[in-house]
Amino acid sequence: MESYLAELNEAQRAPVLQKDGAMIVIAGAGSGKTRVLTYRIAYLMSKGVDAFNILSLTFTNKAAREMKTRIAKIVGNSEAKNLWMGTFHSIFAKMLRFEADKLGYPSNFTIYDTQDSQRLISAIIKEMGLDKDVYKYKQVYSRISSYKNSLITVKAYFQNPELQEADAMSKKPRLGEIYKEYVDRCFKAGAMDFDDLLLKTNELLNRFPEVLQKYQNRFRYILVDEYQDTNHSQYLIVKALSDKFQNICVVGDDAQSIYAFRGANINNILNFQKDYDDVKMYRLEQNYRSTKNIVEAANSVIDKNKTKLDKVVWTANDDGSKIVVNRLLTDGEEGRFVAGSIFENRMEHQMMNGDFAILYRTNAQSRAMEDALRKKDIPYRIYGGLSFYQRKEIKDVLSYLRLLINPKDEEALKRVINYPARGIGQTTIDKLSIAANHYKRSIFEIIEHLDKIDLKINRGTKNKLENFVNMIKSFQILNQTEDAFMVAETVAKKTGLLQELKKDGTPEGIARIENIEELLNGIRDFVEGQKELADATGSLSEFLEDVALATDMDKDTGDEDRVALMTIHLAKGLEFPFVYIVGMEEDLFPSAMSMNTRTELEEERRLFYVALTRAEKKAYLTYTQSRYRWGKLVDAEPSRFIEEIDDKFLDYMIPQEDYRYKPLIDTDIFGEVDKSKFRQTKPVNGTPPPSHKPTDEQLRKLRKLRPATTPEPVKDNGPSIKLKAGDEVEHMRFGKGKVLQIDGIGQDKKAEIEFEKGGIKKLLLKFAKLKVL
DNA sequence: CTAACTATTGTTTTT
DNA sequence: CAATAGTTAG
Repeated sequence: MESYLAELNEAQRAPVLQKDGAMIVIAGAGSGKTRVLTYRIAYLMSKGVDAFNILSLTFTNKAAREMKTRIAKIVGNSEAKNLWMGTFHSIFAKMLRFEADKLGYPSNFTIYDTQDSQRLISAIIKEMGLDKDVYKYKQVYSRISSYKNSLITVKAYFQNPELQEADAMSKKPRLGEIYKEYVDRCFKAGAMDFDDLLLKTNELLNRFPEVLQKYQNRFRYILVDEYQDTNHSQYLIVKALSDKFQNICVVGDDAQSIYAFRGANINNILNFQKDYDDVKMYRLEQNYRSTKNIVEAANSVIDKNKTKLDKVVWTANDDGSKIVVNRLLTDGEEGRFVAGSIFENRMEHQMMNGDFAILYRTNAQSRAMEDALRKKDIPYRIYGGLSFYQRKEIKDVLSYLRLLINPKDEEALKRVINYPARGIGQTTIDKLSIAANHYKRSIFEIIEHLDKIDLKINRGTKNKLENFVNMIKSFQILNQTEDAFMVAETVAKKTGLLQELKKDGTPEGIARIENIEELLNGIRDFVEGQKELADATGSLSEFLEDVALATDMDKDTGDEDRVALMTIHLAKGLEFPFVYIVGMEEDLFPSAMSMNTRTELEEERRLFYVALTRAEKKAYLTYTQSRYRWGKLVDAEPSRFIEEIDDKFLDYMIPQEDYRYKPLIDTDIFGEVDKSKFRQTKPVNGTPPPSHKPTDEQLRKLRKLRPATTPEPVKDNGPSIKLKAGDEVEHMRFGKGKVLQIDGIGQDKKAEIEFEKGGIKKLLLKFAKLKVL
């Protein structure tokens, strides 16, 4: 016991040793907060706290598993097994299953994923006869989601004229109706969406004092990781559960709050001290992860934010190398550079593939990276994006499984009732759907009792429907005696799913079959793994719950040595010796959608902070001059975030002649580039290049000068003038001349021109006012 | 009712 | 450019 305390520094030890009471740990990036949480739990247990009385909410299930393993090493496996540890969603899903009947839900309720929810909303919008261009299902979904996360129920919505007005103002006066219908339909289907898992937990704890008491007594000690990313709904759950004993420890870093878009409220962490009596505050400010260069560069970035807690992250580590900045022509080049650089670094420093991460703002950026890595035979793994369980063929199998567990699950039913095609078309489904709404029953029940209602469905179709229901029922019977693997395998075969793909024969079809096989293997592993656990049986419903709430981080592939590719969001909490942050461009990072308000921009900046602080040894920032976006080559300019890092931490790989603001500053009005002002390509023997960075004032002016969007939508390639070598041109000042050569593309397109009087000049076409003769 | 075709529309970020 | 929603012919 004492031995591990020695592994902590003083700042870390203090919160570990405070057994009772409310406390907040402000933990800077890389300051060892997981270690603190782990040891704190171990310490509590060593002081006689029963594992059953500890609730630990983590950001991913993987983090929970890892912590559990580490705790098990200290206190022993049998003890650690009883800890309640996991994400908000998975912990409270568990709780809700147990208490479901109180809320009128079946304990085998389905968890709708985003796609299920959005499809349902789509259907509702259509049924209500609303204009789908006004009521965009994604917008409606996110609106409903944010209501739920703020605990605004349908009832509360209709009692709040302001909200209704706000929706009416955005031309969606009937949003409330959609909300109501959506909630009703979910309830009818015995389904909860992601937000419901939190909302219904609140409802449960509010409406049933005895339930609240039970869990308050159970969870005497509560720990919350990544507290800065909790939303209001989560905040209230934590508050309610910890209210009795007030043994609450929250850990987080306001500088790493990056989930406002899904309702996270940074005020939860900023105001924590007001929520409990006698809150102790601890700060972990020493960074053990990164070099001085990285830590200080990151500090200089986050300094630009106004909203933040007072905290100075520092490190005793070496200076390390500077952050490399490189500009590439296109996203393809960017990929090639990154892949090449990884290759070189791996050789030079004897690193593993797994020591490298490529981080990007949007999932769409992964493709260019993948292509380049594949060409160089560098193994990689993409995290996030379309997860395995969201692939069509996988969702199809899962939908059958869901349906047999919960026949009321309408989204699952609609998905598979006619796939593989069995002659049940849209018209039939519509009829069934209308009947289901009318009789307030599920479609499945309607089909079961087809003969009792006259639905103008012909005999043949009726037969097909009955066959379908009977097939599902046979699966249900099978599920009573067999394990999840056996059931799933039967489903894949008997439904004709596999056959459908086999007859397709294309490479994609074969890949899909392999995916289904992988799913089945996964189920088998799950069954075997779960059988060893005390509170699990390896049932199909447990598997489905796991799948619904699994993040891409959670599944550990028998980890081969691979370069990691992921969004910055997904990278939170991780660390890598070498980190490449790609796509450092305006409108991409910061995202074009996030530049409207200061708050949004600050969140983007925190995101950049998170990205930078993932790096242990060396960070690379890359951006392109033009990049393919929805199939078109679009001009790009460097992200303002590069500018925000103090130059002394940066090492530009490219001459700065074309650096974004340079042409504006160093080019005279006639477009002549002044070469004397070029920045040095590389600092000589480590001396930082002289800073020619424009002042903030200059930048602001420049940004104003720069049109917000492409001025000429047709030609997005910069200069309107089309020139080729050999053209005769006339320049305002230099007179007549002949084009020798054209260089660069887009904004940076230059022409080398031999003037009759002025000799050879290189002009930026963007500025040079040339007339073709 | 199915399958093949055409049109549209979208890129933040995730449990 | 992709994926998917919607349309149309058989």
